[in-house]
Amino acid sequence: MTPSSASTAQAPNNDFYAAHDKLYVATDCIIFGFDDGDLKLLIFKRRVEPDSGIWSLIGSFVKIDEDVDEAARRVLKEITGLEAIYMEQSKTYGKAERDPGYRCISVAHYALMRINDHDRELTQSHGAFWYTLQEIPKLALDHTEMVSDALDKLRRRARYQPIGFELLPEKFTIPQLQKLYESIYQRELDPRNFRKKVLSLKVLVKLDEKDKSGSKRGAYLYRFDSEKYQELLESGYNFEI
Amino acid sequence: MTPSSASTAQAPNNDFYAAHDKLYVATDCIIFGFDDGDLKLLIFKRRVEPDSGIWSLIGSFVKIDEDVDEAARRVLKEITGLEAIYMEQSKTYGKAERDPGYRCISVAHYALMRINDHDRELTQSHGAFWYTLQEIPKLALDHTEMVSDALDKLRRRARYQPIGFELLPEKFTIPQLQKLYESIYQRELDPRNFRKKVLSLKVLVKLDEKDKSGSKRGAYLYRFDSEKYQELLESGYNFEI
DNA sequence: GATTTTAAGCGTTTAAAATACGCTTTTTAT
DNA sequence: ATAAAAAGCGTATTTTAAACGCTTAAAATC
Repeated sequence: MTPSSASTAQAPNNDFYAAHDKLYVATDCIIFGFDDGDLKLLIFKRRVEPDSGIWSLIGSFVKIDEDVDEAARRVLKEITGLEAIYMEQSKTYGKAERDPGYRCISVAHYALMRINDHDRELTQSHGAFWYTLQEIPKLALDHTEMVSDALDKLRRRARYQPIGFELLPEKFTIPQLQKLYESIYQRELDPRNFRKKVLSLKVLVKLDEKDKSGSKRGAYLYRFDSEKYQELLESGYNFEI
Repeated sequence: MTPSSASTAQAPNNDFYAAHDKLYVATDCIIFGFDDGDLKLLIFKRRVEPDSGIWSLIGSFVKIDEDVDEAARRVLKEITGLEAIYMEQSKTYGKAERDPGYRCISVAHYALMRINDHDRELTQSHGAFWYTLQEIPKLALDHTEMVSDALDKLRRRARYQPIGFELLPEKFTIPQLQKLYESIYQRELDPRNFRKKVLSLKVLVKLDEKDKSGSKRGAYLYRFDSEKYQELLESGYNFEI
């Protein structure tokens, strides 16, 4: 039997295809980026038959001698060209009927990246596009649920771990950081209180440069100081934005 | 090839055993209970060879036509006799070398139950014992890591969802509830502030009975009102203990 | 070149929540 | 009778969050 028309991952080629005869393990990646003041998701439109035109997350089967998280990193590298990306396991999807083609469980991971870092030609060659959260079309299989779950986890984690910085360039302004959190939580924040809160954590280092792209006046650039953050953690502080 | 000496789950019998030839999917359960003022974990000492004497979590392979969470529920029922238990997916363990016997990934779930509800004969017949967190011996494979991860998740979730009540009997006193939270967070709480906080949530119903087991004076029994809790959630309130 | 506009940046006030802790009550043990 | 111990109620203090006023810098407009 051939893979289902809705399936998006490739079956390992060291084995025959067989529906409900063998249990496959795959990984799917929910790739978040931030650009232009918006949180975005990288999704793929298949350009070849079967399934041409179907939007989905990118994924792959886990190889027989490969760690599951290694498989997720392999997928990320294949698609973005990047290796050092923040990645976190999200959830495992194991309904027997979730993929009509195979019996396949998928270990979803979400990743955070700086959109400008990645290899645009590479992603384009895979038929990949960045979509804002509001624009995301209906996705294949249970991928819509995967995105929604990953977003929940991202939101929760962003509250107690400074993962937001993984989505911004090295140098960023406070207003940019605020825009990021606003797009993660989908609600507006008071700029004065946000600034106060984020500076009170003492994990940002103010630079002597300004970024003029966002306003006439320009805003000071900062960088995240992970050493200070480590000290803060070790002293028992509970980071929270 | 036969299963590794360290493996604790049973291979599906509709297939041959083969090391690193086939990727198996299993589930392991981290079963928490609360009794005697202490949070406890249900673990198993194998009584038969191979692996006799090895402590581990209980688990099973996922059947070819079975949802992964269904497999976890099956395991829970087999071991405790209980079906309606709170269960949550914890994390998936997918290192290629995590089990020397098979290539096997495991989707861990944690469960919360009332120790007195379960079938003691059944658990004993499986060689199961309840251990407090401090007493837990070294466990097979990566099971120690599984317990530690599950405990982290339980702690986080207990902060914003009232899952603590899953561990207490229907009727409980405020001091009992406090003891529970103290044993989850492993730190002491002020009884006066705890009472104030928990009552301010308005999700407890005071009963006309007292429990005299904990003190001379006795303490009023309460029950958790899940309808009130639902209302609270729907009104946008963010439950937090 | 003065004026308007806009976001950046700094500050204060008010409200709410968390923490610390005093005191009375009820009951058993001495 | 009295001491002991947990239950239960209350208040004061500190900390944190939310609301909002005002100045500053620099480009755009008149």
